[in-house]
Amino acid sequence: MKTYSTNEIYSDLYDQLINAVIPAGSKIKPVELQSKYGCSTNTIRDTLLRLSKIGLVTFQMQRGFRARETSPEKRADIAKFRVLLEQEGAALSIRKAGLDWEIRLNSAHHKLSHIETLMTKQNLTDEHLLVWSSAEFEFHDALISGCASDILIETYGHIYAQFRQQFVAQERDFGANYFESII
Amino acid sequence: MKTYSTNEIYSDLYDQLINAVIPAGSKIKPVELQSKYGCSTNTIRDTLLRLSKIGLVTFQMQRGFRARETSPEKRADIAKFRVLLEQEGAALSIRKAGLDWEIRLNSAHHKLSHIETLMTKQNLTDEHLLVWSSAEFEFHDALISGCASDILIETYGHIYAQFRQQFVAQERDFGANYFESII
DNA sequence: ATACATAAAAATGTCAAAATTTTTGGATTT
DNA sequence: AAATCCAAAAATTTTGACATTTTTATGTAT
Repeated sequence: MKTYSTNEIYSDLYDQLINAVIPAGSKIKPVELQSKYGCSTNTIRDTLLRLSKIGLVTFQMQRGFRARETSPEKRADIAKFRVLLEQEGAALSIRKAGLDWEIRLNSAHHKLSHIETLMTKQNLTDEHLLVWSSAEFEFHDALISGCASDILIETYGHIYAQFRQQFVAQERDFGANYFESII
Repeated sequence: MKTYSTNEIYSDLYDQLINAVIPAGSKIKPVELQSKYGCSTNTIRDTLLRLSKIGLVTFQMQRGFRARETSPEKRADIAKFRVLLEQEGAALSIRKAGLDWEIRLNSAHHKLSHIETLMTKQNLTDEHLLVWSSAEFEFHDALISGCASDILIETYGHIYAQFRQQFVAQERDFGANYFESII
């Protein structure tokens, strides 16, 4: 049986939250994870507190942990907020970054743009969403990478994780309504 | 000797971080706080992990906790980021909120504006900064309160706390340079 | 002196058990 | 039937001891 280091527990839970293996809104009980990871409940608690920093997990004193809730309103909210941060990151990058950044961005944008064009013209498949998801990350990562604002990059990382969590939880709905919903 | 509940430990540490009683950048050792709060080091650890969610405390595996670092660059960064969130919160509030919000905002703005006018015309004192700080919070709280974006309000809370932490750490410098620095 | 290795000390992380709090489910009352 | 109360069960939090890792201090060789 596989043994987990604490960092592996963190990564594993991170992935499960991002991919809705642990569904949004569901309760997370340290006791139930203990046996899987072969550690004490305290180590799980510790890890969940660290995940709550990102916002993937919510925590209430004496009430334990939950995967962050989702709803159409919350998804629209986080999508808009994400766009806000991207716009600012992009604006700052344009002002502050150099040629390297421009080239990297241009290439990433071209790739993403191409995929999105396909997606609006064809019915969506899981394959599309996977390719798109990866390209989108590359693009947005490139976009804000030159902004020279640590706090923006840090916050964007949290928001992106939450966005993914809520997006994957409602993949179909998202695929169909995303492009209209964020305008 | 006073005994502390866990929530009191949290609040007390929060206040100490906000007011630079624990200076920005300094190491925070659970063992040293244990005796003051009369609890185990693990409870302190737990509390510090929760404070790291807000960003008042940074945490690195095997390296423990620190009060978040500050520097002129970081202060400029966080100040700008805070303004970004405020602007968005205000724009959303204008679009979404009603008369109640407008009245509340107007009153808070009038108060703050008056104090700021005084501050640009007189030498700064601690008294000024205290009054201003409180009025500023009321104003910005009112400003974004109608934005109907939970994630923006949540994030703003974290950023405001960090801003205060870094501001108080460099109160004099801040008082003298703030109005130019954020433009 | 500087750099490096090593040992001692300090700090951090993990655990399992005990204490506390919340939740659950059934019985009783309105 | 709905609400209230109570006791049992489950979940969460706290603790203190122990294990691991990092930091500091010391001594040795270049």
